[in-house]
Amino acid sequence: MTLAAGTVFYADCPARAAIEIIGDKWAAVTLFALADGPKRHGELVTLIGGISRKVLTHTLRRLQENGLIDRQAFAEAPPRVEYSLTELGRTLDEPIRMLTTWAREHGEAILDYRDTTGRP
Amino acid sequence: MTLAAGTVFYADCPARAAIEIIGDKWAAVTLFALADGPKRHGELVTLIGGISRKVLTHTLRRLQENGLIDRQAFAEAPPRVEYSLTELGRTLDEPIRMLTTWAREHGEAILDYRDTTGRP
DNA sequence: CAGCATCCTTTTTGATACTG
DNA sequence: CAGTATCAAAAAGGATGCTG
Repeated sequence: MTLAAGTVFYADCPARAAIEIIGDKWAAVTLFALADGPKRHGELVTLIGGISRKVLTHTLRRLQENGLIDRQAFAEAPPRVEYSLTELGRTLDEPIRMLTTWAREHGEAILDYRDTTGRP
Repeated sequence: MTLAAGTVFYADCPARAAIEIIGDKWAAVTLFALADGPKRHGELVTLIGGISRKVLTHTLRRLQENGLIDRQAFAEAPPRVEYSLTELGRTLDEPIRMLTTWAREHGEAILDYRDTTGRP
């Protein structure tokens, strides 16, 4: 791809790379749920609420593929699988906390804005 | 929806609310492109790179509906439309910068991890 | 219990051509 | 130039039943 001189190419914006990782509907919530310690699969389904088992499995796998969480399966019957944050996954705590703070501080302003403009 | 006592319900995690706003494939990049001043539609297409006009229009509209950007159309021929961050939109600068920093610091570790595990 | 296989619906993204 | 309309493709989300 070629761009004229003086142009800037943002498509590889690092923020976007981050969002591709935590931008899944449930990725950030899952990381958040794991922040205070390892959890089992079914536990996460309950804690998170509203997520199907299949989608949780998919979300966990993507996080695992990116090295953000560990998966430990115990050879028991019935099966037991525990997920936990890796060191790398822990580095996302701060950015996610920042998003949380932002949403807490400005979420209402956005809802208000939608109200005044008649948005759903 | 009912949850047993002692359970936690994360589905309304604020971080997720934030991600629903900037989690579009192009939303963060667009905000980033507007951070240093108003831009025209075609300008954004060039600056961002890789986005189609239609998708940019859609992205801009969503940001506008949430009160994050302003749209100013000038009654000229040919048409001129300028987009700029609102005050509210500017409050996202910091969270987005944090994601950018995170990606710069840890993006490589993720790629390395994928390599060692044979992921694409 | 955890995961997979199916099947289905919705959402997103995109290419292209047309309009004021 | 900016935006819309249309069509198409892909990805994401989800419901359900089966299996070790």
